[in-house]
Amino acid sequence: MLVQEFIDAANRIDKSMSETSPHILVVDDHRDIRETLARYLVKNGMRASMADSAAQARKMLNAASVDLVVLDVMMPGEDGLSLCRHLVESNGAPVILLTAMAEDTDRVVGLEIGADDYVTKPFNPRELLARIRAVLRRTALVSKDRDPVSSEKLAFDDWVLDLSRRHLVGKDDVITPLSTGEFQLLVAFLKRPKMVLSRDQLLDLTSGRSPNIFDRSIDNQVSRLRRKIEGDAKNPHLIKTVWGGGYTFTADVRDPDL
Amino acid sequence: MLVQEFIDAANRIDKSMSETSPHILVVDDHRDIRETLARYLVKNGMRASMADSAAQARKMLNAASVDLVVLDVMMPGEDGLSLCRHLVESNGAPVILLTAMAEDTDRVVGLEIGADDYVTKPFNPRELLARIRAVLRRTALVSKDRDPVSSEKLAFDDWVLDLSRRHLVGKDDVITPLSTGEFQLLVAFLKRPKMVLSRDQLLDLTSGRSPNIFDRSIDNQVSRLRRKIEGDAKNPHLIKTVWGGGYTFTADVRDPDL
DNA sequence: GGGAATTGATACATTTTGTTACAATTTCAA
DNA sequence: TTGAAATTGTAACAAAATGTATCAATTCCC
Repeated sequence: MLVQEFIDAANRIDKSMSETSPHILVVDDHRDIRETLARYLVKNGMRASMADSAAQARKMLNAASVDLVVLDVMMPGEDGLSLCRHLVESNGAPVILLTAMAEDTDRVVGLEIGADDYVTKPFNPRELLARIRAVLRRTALVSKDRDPVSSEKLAFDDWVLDLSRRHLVGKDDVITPLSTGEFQLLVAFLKRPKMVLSRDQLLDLTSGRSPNIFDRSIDNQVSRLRRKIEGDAKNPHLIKTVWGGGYTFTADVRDPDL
Repeated sequence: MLVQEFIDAANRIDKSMSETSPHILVVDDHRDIRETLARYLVKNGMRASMADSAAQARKMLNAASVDLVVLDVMMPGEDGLSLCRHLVESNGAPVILLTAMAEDTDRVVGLEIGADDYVTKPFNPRELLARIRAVLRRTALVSKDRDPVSSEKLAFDDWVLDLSRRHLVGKDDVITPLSTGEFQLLVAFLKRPKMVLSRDQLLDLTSGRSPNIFDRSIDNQVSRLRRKIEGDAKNPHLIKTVWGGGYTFTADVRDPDL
């Protein structure tokens, strides 16, 4: 099922990619999409596998290590969303969802709980490739199987978040402690920078509980987190509010060693 | 095969288009569609070439540089889809597909793999033109192979809109914050400059909600946005009102890095 | 268990957006 | 040209959503 094509190094666009090329699993019930996409990914320096159903995808995920899953949500049988959910909850591979075309992208994100990114159909493969690379880059920052000293930190703005010690290091190495909730919220943001995250999504990502009606706990946590990381909490520039939509983390997230 | 018509500059609607006008290849086996469309494109400031089959299209793509392909998927002989796939995979010109109407949507969506956009027949030439412009604009921005999420900025007049940080940067790097609604409205305009956008369209693009009768919310948002970006809000030169039609963003939208 | 820290709920201030009203502008028919 | 109808600009207000202080419940440490 693995696409049997290899390309010479000269074809590799992104040489910074990890030594062994990333392994992408494409899950879609349309053969056209599956195969074209897989070919395109291979041509651009990745390994690609395919599955035509969520069930088959599960088998393949158990059998081989997969770095990222591109998943069509609209599939017959087991819902793509439940597979996505499972992956997210089990800290499995990151997921990019393919969703049906919709006008207002901001709203769509709110529905797709937990996915790392999403692309609407019809999509431009170039754009999907760029997003795959972006997600791989981001998840590489937080994955554990790297140099343990450097890998457990994320940098943004003038801050470095120490993931193992669960605190922030500021400009002059001043340490700002974070509560559990603040830490989880910040991680949720740093893993999905520049995406609009709804309150429900954030609640799910931080505590996993389902929202009460008129649940304002996320607003409170955002307020508390802002007080710690924003220079001027009244005019936040890191965590921006999207009226009617949720919140967005606006800064670039980098590896502090680079 | 190049359409031998030239129109005087006064006819050119979009003078901001790149120095050399974009070269569109129309691929359709129906002569009337081909020629009508090509004429229409030329009349609107583009260069147009025609091909009546996928095979002929391939030849022309090799012979001349083509900026965008408008492709009928339903053609005898070599499938239009395989040509589309080839173009996409080889990082060739962007593609807009012409698809038959009443196809069941799943199939249609399935077919769209890789195309940058699609238009269903029978189509409105104006709409197709607008989509051509939109795709050209998008690919011009995306082609620089940067993280599409993090690097998106749009410049116009004396402003730079930072799409990820959701604010405006003015002349001396002064930051002007935007409310969510103002931001979404401005994005809607900047992605479709020099097009007349109706209030309904703008409402849909900004909030996705459907209009009430006598809905004036867009007028108000326009008024608020003008106050922030227009030097003299009484005599707007960026967002012009089209009486009975809606609004138009009149300035050139550029990539600030160029 | 006891004290401190954390967190969700609540209440109220503030901000943003939609609605309404009315003045100003544009169009069009006489 | 003129006046009425239609449309637009926007101030003023109302409604909805958000920010956050406060407090009680809960959790977390010893």
